[in-house]
Amino acid sequence: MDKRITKRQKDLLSIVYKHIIDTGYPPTFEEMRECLGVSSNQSVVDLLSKLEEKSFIKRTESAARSVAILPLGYELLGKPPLAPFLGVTTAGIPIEPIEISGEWQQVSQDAALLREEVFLLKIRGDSMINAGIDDGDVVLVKSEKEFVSGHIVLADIDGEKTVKRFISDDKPPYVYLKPENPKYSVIPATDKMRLVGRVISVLKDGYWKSAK
Amino acid sequence: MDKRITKRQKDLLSIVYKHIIDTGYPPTFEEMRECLGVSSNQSVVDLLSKLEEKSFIKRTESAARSVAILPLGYELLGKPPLAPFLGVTTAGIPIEPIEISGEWQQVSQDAALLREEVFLLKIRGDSMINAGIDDGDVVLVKSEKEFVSGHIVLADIDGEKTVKRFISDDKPPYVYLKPENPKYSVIPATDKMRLVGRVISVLKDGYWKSAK
DNA sequence: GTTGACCCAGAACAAATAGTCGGGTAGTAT
DNA sequence: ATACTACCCGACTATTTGTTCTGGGTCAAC
Repeated sequence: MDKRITKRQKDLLSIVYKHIIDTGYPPTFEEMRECLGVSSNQSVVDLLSKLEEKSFIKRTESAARSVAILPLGYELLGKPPLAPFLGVTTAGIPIEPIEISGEWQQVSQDAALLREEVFLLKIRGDSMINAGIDDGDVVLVKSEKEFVSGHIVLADIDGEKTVKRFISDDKPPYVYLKPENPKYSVIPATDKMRLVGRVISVLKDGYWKSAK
Repeated sequence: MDKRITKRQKDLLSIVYKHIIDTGYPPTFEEMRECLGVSSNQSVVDLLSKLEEKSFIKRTESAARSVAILPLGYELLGKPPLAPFLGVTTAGIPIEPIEISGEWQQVSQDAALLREEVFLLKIRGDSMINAGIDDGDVVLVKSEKEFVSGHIVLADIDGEKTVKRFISDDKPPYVYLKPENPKYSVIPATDKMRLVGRVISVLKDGYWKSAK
């Protein structure tokens, strides 16, 4: 199948993107027809079919305003993919911010959260201030299986959760967690230590007030 | 008006949120009715009215799938506000991630972007590694008028953009920008320096791959 | 008790919306 | 020439979807 896209198809994709940006939901056939400047919605049908065929968008048959832009579509537009922001989760389990101490203890939370692919944690304490994570910040954690030395991780030590920098090098203690604050000392790896995920985003205190 | 929300109302708000997460667009009345587990869509009408009345959501009359979650709604749910990322902010100008150097120079971008309330920047350089901002990370910047000493800010120095920590204290040079890397020295404030906004979120390299 | 807010049942209606049918034009490749 | 693709026109239909109506039940506040 020809994966190339024509100017008109790209026009429509931009129209859909802009509508989502402006209103928060996709346009109807009629709205797309209007923006395209044509008088028949057959054109819209044709163009949408092509776009879907080429995996730029995805639609649900007979459903109003059901066009969703796929990753390939964002790539084509050269825009930041909105979908990841909208859907960093996989399952439908709601993501709840939970409190976590900077001194690696006292998290009264069920483990269900930790099965999520991505979830939020509110940080308490000052053990990571030199890594730009301050008291009150919220971190977005992504579950991982493999870890790279130097990454900020969420660890579980005998049931207690903590956020630290993960280090693995050729000098003792070889594998350990490093608080980013000279006040605290490193935590060597033990058999009770388990790495849960990686911090992929730090939402500064004040983030939540940022919208309006 | 009573701003409190009932359990059922919050249920519905969660249902709407989840639907957007899963599909990319809001649910219909029928879908919401189904998820609520009731047999009449009058319930949906009632609950939506209350939610809109209290500014948790916004709808467009007679338009299918037109429920949009407002910032207050995200706050209630304890979820990251999708709105800023989507750009529902003010104008319809798309938010483009732009490259910005850590050595405060060379940004060929129009100033239009800087009028956005919230936008994304990709960081180049190592001048802020001690603040947890590494080469390749993307920061979310919110336009601000007032700045607090210690905040990470986006500054414009004679047309060149840079991200640094803003410091204002009682010792010379009193007001300056501080790179979070001992390799670099501070930048005293001049009349050519302008503070644009505050970094409210740091998306680590790898964030974009986190979804799917 | 009475009231009112909140929530639900069941049905009918009206508007919005997606999809269809039968064409037409222009360009391009075979 | 012929065939093919991309795009468009105009009118129509079928379905989805939002809205309205009448009524009932529960629970807490007054």
